[in-house]
Amino acid sequence: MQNIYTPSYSVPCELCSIGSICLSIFKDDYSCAILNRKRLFEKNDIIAQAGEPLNNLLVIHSGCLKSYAVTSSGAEQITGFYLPGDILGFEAISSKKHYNSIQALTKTSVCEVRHEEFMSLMANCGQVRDVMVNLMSQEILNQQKLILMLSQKNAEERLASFIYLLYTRYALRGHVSLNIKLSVCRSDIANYLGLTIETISRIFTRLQQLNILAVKGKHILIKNLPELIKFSGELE
Amino acid sequence: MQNIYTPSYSVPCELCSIGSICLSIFKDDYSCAILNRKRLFEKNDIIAQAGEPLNNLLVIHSGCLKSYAVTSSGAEQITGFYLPGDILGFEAISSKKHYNSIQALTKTSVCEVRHEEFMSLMANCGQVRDVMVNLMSQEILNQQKLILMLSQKNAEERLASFIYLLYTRYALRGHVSLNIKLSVCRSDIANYLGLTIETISRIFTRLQQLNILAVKGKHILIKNLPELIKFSGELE
DNA sequence: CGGCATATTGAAGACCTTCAACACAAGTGG
DNA sequence: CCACTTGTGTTGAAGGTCTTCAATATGCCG
Repeated sequence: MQNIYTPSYSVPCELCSIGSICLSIFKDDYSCAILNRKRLFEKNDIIAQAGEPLNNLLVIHSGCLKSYAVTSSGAEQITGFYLPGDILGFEAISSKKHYNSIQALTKTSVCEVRHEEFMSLMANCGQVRDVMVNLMSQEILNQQKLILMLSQKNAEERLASFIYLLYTRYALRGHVSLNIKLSVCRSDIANYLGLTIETISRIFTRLQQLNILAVKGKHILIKNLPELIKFSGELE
Repeated sequence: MQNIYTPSYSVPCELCSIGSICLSIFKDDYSCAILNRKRLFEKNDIIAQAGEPLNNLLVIHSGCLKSYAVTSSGAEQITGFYLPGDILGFEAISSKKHYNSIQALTKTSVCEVRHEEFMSLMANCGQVRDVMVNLMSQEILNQQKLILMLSQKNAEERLASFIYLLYTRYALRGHVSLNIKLSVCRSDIANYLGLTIETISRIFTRLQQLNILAVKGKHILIKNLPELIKFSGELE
C-alpha cells in the first residue's frame, strides 16, 4: 500500500488567491501598512470572535482554519474550512463585523490584509478591484454549488464531494496529491455536511470497502479518483 | 378569516438594492447606456440560459424570477428566487458567463444593468463601488445562512424559514404584509429546499392545523408570526 | 364543462439518526 | 513503563423522518 501520509503544505504566493496583488504591489515590502505577512497561530487559537469589528481579511499561507456561527442555543455551526491560498472575511465587509468566529485547526500561518486600507486601495487600483470582485464572484458561485450539494445530495454523495473538493482545492494551489491530510475532525465534517459523526464513520468504512479510499485516522488516500467523482454525484 | 390575497408588488426605486445608484447617477436618463429600465417578460420566459455570455446584471422591478442549474443528467436544480428589489448575476461576473439559467415565474419587469459598462463605472465612482461591494458581501452572508439552514434544519424548519424569509424580503422592500403570494410552485419550493412536494404539502397542512399559516393554493397568510419564527429554528 | 397540470393524502420502505457499547490513540501522573 | 484518563473514532440495533409509490382531489384554462 502506498504511503498515505503527507507533509503540511504552504502555498507559494504565485498560487495564492491574492498572490497577483502581493507580488506586483506589495512586493518585498514586509513592513507594509496593508499587509501583515505570515502571522502564526497555534492549534485551537481563536483568531476572531463573532461580533468583533472586522480589522483584517485573512489569507491562509499554511495550515487550516474553520469558521463557525454560534446559535442562540449555544451550538456551533461550521460555515467553512479554509486552506492555504484561501481568503476569508468577505461576508463581514458589509457590516464591518465578523459574523463568524474563526479558529485554527492546526498550527497556521496567515497573511492579514488591513480591511480599511485595502478598501481604499481598491478605489485607486484597478488591478486590486478586479481581483477582489472576481474573488467575491467566485465565492458566491462556490457557495451556490455547496447549496446545491446540501439540498440535493445524500450522505454518501456529500462526503465523497467533500473529499473530492478538498483534493481540487489543494490541486488549485499547486498541491496535486491523492494523499489528503484532514486537519478537520469527524465531528466538524459531520457538522459542516449536516450529518452525524456515526454516519461519517460508516461511509468512510463503506468507501474503504469499495477500495475508493484508504482511511487511517486523519489521513486519507484517494485510491480511485474517477470512482470518487462518480460517487460525489455529478454536480461539481 | 382575513383576506389572504395580495396584489402584485413593484419596488419603489428608493428601496431597491441599487436604488441609490439609479437615483443619484442615472436619474431621469431613460436612454442610459448602462441601465435599461423595466424590460418586461412574460410568465415562463427564459431570460438567460446557462453558458451564455453575461451581458447584464438584472434587477427585479416587479414579479418574480427563478435561477437554476441543469445537471448532466438533465435535472433542474433551483439556485434562487428573486423578488422586487433583488439583483442577480453576481456569480457570473468572474467567468463572464451565466452559470445558471433564469426564468420568469410570473409577468416580470426587470431593469437590466449593462455589465461591462457598469464595471467601468465601478472604477470611476466610489459610490457605485461601495454599493456593489456591499451587495456582494451581503449576498455571501445570505448564502451562508442558507447553507446553515440546509445543513442543519429539518423539513418543517426549512419550510417555516422559507416562508419567514419571503416575509422579511418583501418587508425589506417596503411591502410589509402577512399575506404572501407564492409565485413559486410546490415542486420548485421542494427542489430548492431539498425536499419532495409531498413533504412540502404535508408540512403546509401541519402548519395550518397549528393555526400558524392559512394556505390556499399559492396564497399564504401568516396567522402567527412569532410561532412561525419559532418553528423556523433560531438561525435567521 | 372537460382535460391536464398541480396539489393532497395514505401506506410502505429507505436512509439517517439516536442511543449504547466498544476500540483506539495521545497525554498524564504514579 | 504501565495504569489511567480523556478525546476521538467505530460499530451495532432500534427508531424516526423523509421519500417513494399510488390513489385521489383541486385548480386552471381552453
